[in-house]
Amino acid sequence: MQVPDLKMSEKEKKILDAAIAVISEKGFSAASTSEIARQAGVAEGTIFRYFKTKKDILRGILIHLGNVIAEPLVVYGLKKILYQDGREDLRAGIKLVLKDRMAIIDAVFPMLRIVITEAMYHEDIRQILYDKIISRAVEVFEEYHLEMVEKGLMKKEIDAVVAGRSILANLVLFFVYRNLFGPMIQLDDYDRELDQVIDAIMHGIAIPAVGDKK
Amino acid sequence: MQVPDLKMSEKEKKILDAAIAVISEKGFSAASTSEIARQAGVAEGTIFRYFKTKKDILRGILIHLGNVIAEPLVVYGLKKILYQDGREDLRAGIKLVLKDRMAIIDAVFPMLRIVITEAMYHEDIRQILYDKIISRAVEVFEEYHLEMVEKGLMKKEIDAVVAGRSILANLVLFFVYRNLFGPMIQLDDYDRELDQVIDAIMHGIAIPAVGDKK
Amino acid sequence: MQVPDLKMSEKEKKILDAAIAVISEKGFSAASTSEIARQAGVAEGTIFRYFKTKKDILRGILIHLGNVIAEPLVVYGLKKILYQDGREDLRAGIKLVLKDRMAIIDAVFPMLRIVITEAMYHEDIRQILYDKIISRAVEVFEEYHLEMVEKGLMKKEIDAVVAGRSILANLVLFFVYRNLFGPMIQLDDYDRELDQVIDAIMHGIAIPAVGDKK
Amino acid sequence: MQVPDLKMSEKEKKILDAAIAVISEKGFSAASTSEIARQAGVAEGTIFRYFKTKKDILRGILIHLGNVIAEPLVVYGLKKILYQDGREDLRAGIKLVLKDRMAIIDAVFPMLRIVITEAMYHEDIRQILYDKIISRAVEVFEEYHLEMVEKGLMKKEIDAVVAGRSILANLVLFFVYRNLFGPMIQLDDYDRELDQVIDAIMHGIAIPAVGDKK
DNA sequence: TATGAATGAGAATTCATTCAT
DNA sequence: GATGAATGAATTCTCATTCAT
Repeated sequence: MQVPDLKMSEKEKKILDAAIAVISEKGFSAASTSEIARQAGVAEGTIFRYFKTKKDILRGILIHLGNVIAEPLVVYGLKKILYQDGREDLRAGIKLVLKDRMAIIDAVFPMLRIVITEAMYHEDIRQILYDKIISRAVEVFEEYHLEMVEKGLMKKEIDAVVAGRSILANLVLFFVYRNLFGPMIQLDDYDRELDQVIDAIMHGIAIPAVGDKK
Repeated sequence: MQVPDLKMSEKEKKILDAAIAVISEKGFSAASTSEIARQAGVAEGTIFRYFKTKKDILRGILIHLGNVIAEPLVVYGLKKILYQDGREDLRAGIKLVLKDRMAIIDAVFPMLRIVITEAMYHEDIRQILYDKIISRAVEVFEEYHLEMVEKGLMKKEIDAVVAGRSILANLVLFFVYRNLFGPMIQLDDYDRELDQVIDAIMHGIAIPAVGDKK
Repeated sequence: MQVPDLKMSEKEKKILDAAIAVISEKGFSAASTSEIARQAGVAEGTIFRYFKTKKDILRGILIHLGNVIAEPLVVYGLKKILYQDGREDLRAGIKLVLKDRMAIIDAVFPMLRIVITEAMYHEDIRQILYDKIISRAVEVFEEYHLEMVEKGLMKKEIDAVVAGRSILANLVLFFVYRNLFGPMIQLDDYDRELDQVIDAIMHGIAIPAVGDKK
Repeated sequence: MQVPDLKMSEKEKKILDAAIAVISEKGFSAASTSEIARQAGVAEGTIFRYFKTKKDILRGILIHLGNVIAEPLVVYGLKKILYQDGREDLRAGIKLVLKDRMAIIDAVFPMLRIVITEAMYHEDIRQILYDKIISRAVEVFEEYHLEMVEKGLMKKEIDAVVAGRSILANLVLFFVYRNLFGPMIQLDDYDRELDQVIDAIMHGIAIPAVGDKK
């Protein structure tokens, strides 16, 4: 996926695309500006017209992820479940979003890989990640959670953050496991496994004791 | 936690410990052999007596994690829930392990951070990670899952891998969220939140429709 | 002080002024054409319409100093002491010139700093400096010296060059010391110190032995 | 002249010598570490084992000038006039020191050129220059001046700083003029000119009015 | 004529690795 | 075995200069 943007020049887009590809491939420190330049088809010096330092490229990716990707993906995606489709069924909502957004998720995966890795090491990256993406997503999900609770579809005993994290956690590990360890394991049928994952999210893995409504 | 070992010289241990500390702090590429040497209190050249290249240090950490750490932590730890403590209560089991192993988890966290990061980028690291740790853990959990299913405590409709991943995913994100984004958020009470997380794992976040026993 | 000129376009003047400011601040090598352009309020490319290379800017400054500044400052300034004011008193002459020309000296100081610095390293700059300024000043001072000697006010045993250099040397170090090391030292009263400097120039620092009229 | 030193390795000396040569030739900014390395016969990386940054090379030169050169040259040289030789004759003292130290002065000239140039642009260099050299020289000269005044050989009306500066200024310009502009001018006989310079320093360039003892 | 994006050569600096001691 | 000085390739970044618009 190329990076779409509004106020971004052709060159800047090419550089950002190349940077995402190379950094996602090798990690930030191991990626060299010379390789990014080569991949982008520009001179190395050109990179530094658009990004003052190498670290600014990383920030650029983050900002981009936040502005251009996260907004439609997270906010609009979640809102779609909530308002537009008027669904009351979480399962259908998740599947709908996943199907709908699969291409985007695949495209975003390299960016996410970069951001997650670097967030582990740098407080400032974490801050941007939080401000631009996490806090926004939490916000949207809290609203969603509230409505679902009101409709009697989600447990009010579990906070929105915990609930949202459970969805995210299960889906992320589902994808990571399949994408990174796919070659090593015998993969189950995609839809069948996804159904199980959603089951786990919605109803848990334990069999409730009789009379145990929690 | 220091690295204990059998067939490892005093020097090699010191180097490995230092490497774990430094690489966990900065990431593999950004960590320099000179800093590892300084931290280990040996000469830079000495490192290359024990590890032919810098990458071999990484392999050393992995091997070490696999051989020395993973076995007691994963296998023995999981088995402890399963057999030794003879628990039938997943909630109690999880809490027990978390309490019991907290110190170990803290100690292992730097290593895990390294391995997880590098596994994202290198197939070979992933392979080692899978062979040494994941496949072993899956194995043990499958056995556990089977018993739990037989005892009517876990759903047989959800595969062991999916169930185990759900536990892992929720707990990992719980810790990551608190540890990495702690400064940015208003943290809930630890025990209260953990209880919610376990609830989510065990019984899901959705309210089952009437008559919906899934 | 702005650079006045005849056959110089508005733009060229602005560039030259900016170049003098920037180069005087950082030195020639450390000054970048981009900063000069920014300071001049023109595009970087524009500079190279007026000056083929960066070094040509330096030459431009020199030429300018020679043509436009040196003539009125040096020649006219010195002649003023000599002929116009008709002074026979060196002390009064020096003080008069200093007072009179202080603003000009301040304005010229940046240019001088550039030229002096570069003259230390480049023979060709030195040649221009000599041809345009030094030789002219020596010429004028020789004439002055001759008159003073004839009037019995200056020693004929000391050549004009040595005498002129003594004036220049003492005054330059007086200014340099105060301007560059001012913050580090406890400065004497300006006028009192200047009087001492002129005393030193005129009558030396030693007490003449009895009967020693030299 | 090679840089002599006590606690300096062979390599460090070679690098410092090369740095002095190259920087004195081209100026600090225009001198590249690669050329210094080539001239020193070491790898470029080696330079940075001894000097953390390029600027530290400059500081190294300064420190060196201060410790190794200035001490014997300035302090010991001045003291020689003062105490050892027991001279009461400033002229003889100056000539003695100049003769004696000529080789050193020639050797020190490149270093001085560097230091003077950079001191014009950098406050921190100025500070080191002041602390290490100027303040020491002023100190020694003040003592000398005091004794000369007591002996009736120097004027008490002219402060030590002004007097010292006059000596320095005249001698420096004498050397600079000859060394830098030598090719362009018809040089006077060295000894004859030096005598005139000393005359100017000691007794000034003006003919004292009758009864004017100042 | 003026612009400023693009260039690429070259700058300072780092660092894994080697090797003589 | 252990050291750490030395290396030089590679890295990030700067900047004078060019050229299409």
